[in-house]
Amino acid sequence: VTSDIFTPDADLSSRLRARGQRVTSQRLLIHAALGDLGRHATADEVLSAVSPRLPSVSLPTIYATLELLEDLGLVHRLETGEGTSCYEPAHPSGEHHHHLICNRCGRVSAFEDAGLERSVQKMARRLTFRVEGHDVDLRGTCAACLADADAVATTGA
Amino acid sequence: VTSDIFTPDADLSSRLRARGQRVTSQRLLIHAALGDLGRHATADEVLSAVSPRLPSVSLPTIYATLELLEDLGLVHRLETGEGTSCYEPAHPSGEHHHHLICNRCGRVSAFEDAGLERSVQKMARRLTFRVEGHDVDLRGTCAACLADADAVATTGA
DNA sequence: TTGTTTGCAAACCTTTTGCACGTTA
DNA sequence: TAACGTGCAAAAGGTTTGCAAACAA
Repeated sequence: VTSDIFTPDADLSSRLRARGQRVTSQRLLIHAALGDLGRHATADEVLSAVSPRLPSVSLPTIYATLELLEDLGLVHRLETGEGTSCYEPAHPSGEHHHHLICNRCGRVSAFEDAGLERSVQKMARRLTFRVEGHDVDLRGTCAACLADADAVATTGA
Repeated sequence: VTSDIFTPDADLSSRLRARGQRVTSQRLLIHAALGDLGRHATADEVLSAVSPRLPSVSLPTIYATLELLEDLGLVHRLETGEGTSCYEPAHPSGEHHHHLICNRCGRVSAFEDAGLERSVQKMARRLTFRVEGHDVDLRGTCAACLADADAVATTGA
């Protein structure tokens, strides 16, 4: 092992070169922007984040680049259920988390659970299907929306 | 308990009447078609299944009815990840299964696992989030596509 | 230089909406 | 009959494609 420090841009550049693909400012900026945003950004939000530094960047480039980054394993794509996709940085180690999706406000938050991971892996071994990834999405009502609902119920609105 | 036999159409009619909504041939046929299809049909596939019996039925009606059936708890909607939704009959008891989604051919199959259910429920209790449902989707390569890949590798194509 | 990548505009495709007609109760 | 549901056509929204200009190697 040469290094165990995670250096995203160096990683992206070298992965691109390894595949004979070009290192462009769009690709570097989009990758960096997704890291800065933290989590769960739509293509349009990524565009807004990149635009200040590179005003000419276009939505087709955002999509193409996010797809490329997904192929490279640097980005994970999540369907939120309203016809839109969200993207988030993926950890190269494969560690990951799952999602709480609020049915009312649509906001996505994350959780991790080792017990759940074990259950998934145990069950994957029994299938005639090569499991390459898994999503566990819990849908319901988030704390903020529960509070709103309580407030409405209390005031009788 | 008056009956523990599951009679889908009677159930649909009475649920509609209970909500003051009308019982139409479209609603009955769409509900029945989804049951006949078995599992995981797109709105367009439902249209094709219903058309022979009711040629004038339209896609907007399919969508409106599937949404209604989902509200009634008779249908479950699944995002397959390509911008399309699939619909399947839901069991009134709340029992359910999860999905194997093939990254190559896009086909969806189902599995159940009690251990996984227990892990999900155990973890849901620790969250400040009211969990109303959950999806567990395993993504990877199905047996048929694995066989294809092997064949290609063997013949060197 | 040469082939890849980008930006623009337009196309795509699933899903939703508006409105007049037909149907249910 | 009075309101609800349907069919049609068109719109909406996110995503993808075609192509000429710009760019990395």
